[in-house]
Amino acid sequence: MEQVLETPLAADDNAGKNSAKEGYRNFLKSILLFSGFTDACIGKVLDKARVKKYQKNQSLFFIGDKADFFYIIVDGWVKLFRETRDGHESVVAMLTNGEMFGRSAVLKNGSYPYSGEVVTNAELLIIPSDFMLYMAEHHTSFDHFLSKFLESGLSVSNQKGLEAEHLAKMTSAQRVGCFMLKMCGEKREGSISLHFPYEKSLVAGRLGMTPETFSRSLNQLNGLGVETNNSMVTIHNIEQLKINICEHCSATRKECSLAEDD
Amino acid sequence: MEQVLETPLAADDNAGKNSAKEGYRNFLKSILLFSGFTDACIGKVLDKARVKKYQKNQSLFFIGDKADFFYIIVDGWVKLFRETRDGHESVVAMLTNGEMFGRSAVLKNGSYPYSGEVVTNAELLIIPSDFMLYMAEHHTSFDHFLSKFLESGLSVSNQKGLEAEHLAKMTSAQRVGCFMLKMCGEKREGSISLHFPYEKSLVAGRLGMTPETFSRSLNQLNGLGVETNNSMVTIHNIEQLKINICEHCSATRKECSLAEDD
DNA sequence: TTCCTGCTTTGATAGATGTCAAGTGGAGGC
DNA sequence: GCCTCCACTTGACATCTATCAAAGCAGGAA
Repeated sequence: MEQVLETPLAADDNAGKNSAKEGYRNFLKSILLFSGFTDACIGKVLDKARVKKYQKNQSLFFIGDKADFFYIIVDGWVKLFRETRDGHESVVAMLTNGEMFGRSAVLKNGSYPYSGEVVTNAELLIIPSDFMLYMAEHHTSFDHFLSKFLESGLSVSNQKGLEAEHLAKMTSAQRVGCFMLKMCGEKREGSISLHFPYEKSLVAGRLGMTPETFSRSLNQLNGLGVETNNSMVTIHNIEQLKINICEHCSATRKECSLAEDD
Repeated sequence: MEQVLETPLAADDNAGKNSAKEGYRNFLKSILLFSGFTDACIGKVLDKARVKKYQKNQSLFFIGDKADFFYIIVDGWVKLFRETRDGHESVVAMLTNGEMFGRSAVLKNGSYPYSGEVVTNAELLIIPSDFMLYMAEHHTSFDHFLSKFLESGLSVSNQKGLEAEHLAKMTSAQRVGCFMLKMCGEKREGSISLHFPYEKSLVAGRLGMTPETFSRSLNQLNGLGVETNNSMVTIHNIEQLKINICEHCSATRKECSLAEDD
């Protein structure tokens, strides 16, 4: 069950591994948290980190477990979730390439405040808690690691606040629309076709609604020029959708690329 | 409008101020974030900090403002909130004695992700952003300031996640019940009488519902042995209420003193 | 191809919540 | 003591959403 492919990145003179290591070096540099690290520092990280491959639906850890690792997603999707005592699941986050989780690993006796599970085949870079502590302790020589770590954490916290607002003030259809607009990425006008990145029932859970309500929300969005076929979505007029959705939200430009104002 | 009483804490040889300063020294030491500071470090903080008195309903800052200060509440209640484009207010947090906000002040070019307003007469200790940066830069000599700051931030982030869960999975009456149980503090069984700490409409807003729904929720809670008279609440059987509320929540003992499990 | 399984959609229904409107009651001002 | 204002409560109603049940549909296995 917990059987995974594990690739140690520590320097041994195996050519294949070294070229892989080079790839992960570039990957790490593409992550804001490590972007300013010297080559030496990146090297130290890679010496301590491991890359693991996981299979769809594999469990990573359970809520309350000692936070032994900090995770960075190289490829795939990860679900962070909690379960209420009466048996309902609440999805804390759905994360993908370049995103991070398990921040409590930077604390001395941290434990995960959610359970983690891979929802597609995935490749994760994991950094042991004690090395996170080491970087924290020497945060100046690690390009102010803690400060940047803190900054990313504040941003996440802020996003969670926005999510709570959405749950409180927006209808299901509006939340689905907002989700779709985020899927659009850079494209901010005209029409676009794209696919849900994972199962609809997961999207529903992530947005705090049942699959049935999600399905009905899709129908409602037809009225705003959103067409759906299986996992494919076509938005005929992004701007029009944006006008109808974003007016119910408080996000500023900084917080949500959809917001027009400053 | 912005007229406030401001008390500089910097050392000048005024006896009255020195004794006040002594009081704030003890206050700071009671805050986990500063609890391990040496007297010299506390002194440095107090040299840079100011204490301001605010009147009910006075505004502190607006969302998007440059985060010039980090705030610690000495006395009173503060509301953090955002406004959606269609004119609804969402209450991000209600904070009181010993609690902190404006964490973005520790970032180099941080801005507040919410507006802040005092909802009772209040006394706040404010620390300038540049001194927060100074402590961050010298975090080892300041008893690992950044690490502890980060830890408190992670905890807040986690709480926000729980709030989102409550909005998604609990009814209004359940959220009100949860709020009341938190008001009970240490007392965890038997009966108790207490007062809402601020206006009911604010409680409603904080819990993501309208005042009308809040009012009706109070009626529903009658069925669970909760009596309400104006601002006074009597819970006849705390344990019974807990059983009925907490089963819908995923909080662990660490996250919520109400939770019984580990 | 055909079957099978699991996700998704649709329908019916009950309960929850926001909105608008009207009424109630308490605290403070005169 | 009376009045006014404001918060709160209550009522009526429309809408939204979860739940349960059943049907539809797509992709994989045989």
